[in-house]
Amino acid sequence: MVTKRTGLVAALKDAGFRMTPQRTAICEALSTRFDHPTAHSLYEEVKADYSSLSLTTVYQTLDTLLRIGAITSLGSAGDDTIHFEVNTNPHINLACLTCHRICDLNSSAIEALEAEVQQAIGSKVLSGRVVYYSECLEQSDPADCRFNTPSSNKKGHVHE
Amino acid sequence: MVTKRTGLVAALKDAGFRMTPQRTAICEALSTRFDHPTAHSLYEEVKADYSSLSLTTVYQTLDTLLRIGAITSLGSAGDDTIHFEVNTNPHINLACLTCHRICDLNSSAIEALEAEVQQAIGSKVLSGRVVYYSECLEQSDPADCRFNTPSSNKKGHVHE
DNA sequence: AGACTACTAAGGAATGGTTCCGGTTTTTGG
DNA sequence: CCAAAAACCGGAACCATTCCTTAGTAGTCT
Repeated sequence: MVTKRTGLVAALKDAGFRMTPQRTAICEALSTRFDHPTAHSLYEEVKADYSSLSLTTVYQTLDTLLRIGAITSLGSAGDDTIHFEVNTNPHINLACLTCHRICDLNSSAIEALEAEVQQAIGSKVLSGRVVYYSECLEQSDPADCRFNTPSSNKKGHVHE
Repeated sequence: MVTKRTGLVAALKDAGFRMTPQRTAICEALSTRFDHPTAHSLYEEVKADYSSLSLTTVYQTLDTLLRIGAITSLGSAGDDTIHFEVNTNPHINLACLTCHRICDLNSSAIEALEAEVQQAIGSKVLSGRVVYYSECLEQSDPADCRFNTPSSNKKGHVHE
């Protein structure tokens, strides 16, 4: 379902960036996760093995990866924090506004959509974001997130 | 090109919310703008005619409109502020990461895309966000924003 | 291998969009 | 017109993200 991932480390190297243990660890954490992590969740994960890690370093590495197009940003899932996408194959994202998780959804229409964008603006699309918001089952296991049973709204947030 | 807009004021009333001069003014500002305004830009615009207006009221009104589905949120356009969408007809948004403007793009593929989402999660899609990022001409008039001439990257921001 | 240089990490402070709080005013239904 | 509920307002608070400065390190060239 989810397509294979070419190495983020290799992408950084190819783009001429230096490799550091921190970057390597962040890239590896990214490439082994399929839950659209936030900067903070990556920080927590990598910090476990690399206690001196700075949150700033995580942000800076994510920024670098964004700029070379190795990852994309999905924005928030109702939690006002940025979720990142490592799967750069065109697909739809489904975000739950209650549990703040994001699932990938394969799409056959998305290719046509991107073709329209390419034609409209030329060949320089930097990144795209296709996210639909709903309410899922709020299962404890993200794998169970299937968006079948909506629940009621929480209190006021403009969200993002 | 851009489809007509049903009244936001009417939508609020129908949903059982009280009408105030502030809300009316904010709704009217929203419905006469096609540039995907931010909370702050709406605040500035409405404040001109309503000097006691509070930014909090703008946020609260936007939140209310979001919750009844009368508008949607597009997230940032590289400026770390939330842009709102008043055109609720399915379409693609093109955001320029340099000038931070967002243009609508009609799409024939988007219907199929939304159908896929509906089928995947049932009928309870709360909102969607289809945004592609690029660099436009940086024309002073938003109407000239046609995304034809990409320019080089600015310095580091993770953006949103 | 050694040294140089530009790039990178760290961490603490700053930023700024958005939200919260409480007190006051306004709208709406009866 | 009154009372209750809803909405407004200003300022303070929040917190994800960014900035700044110093120290450390990867890559390069000899």
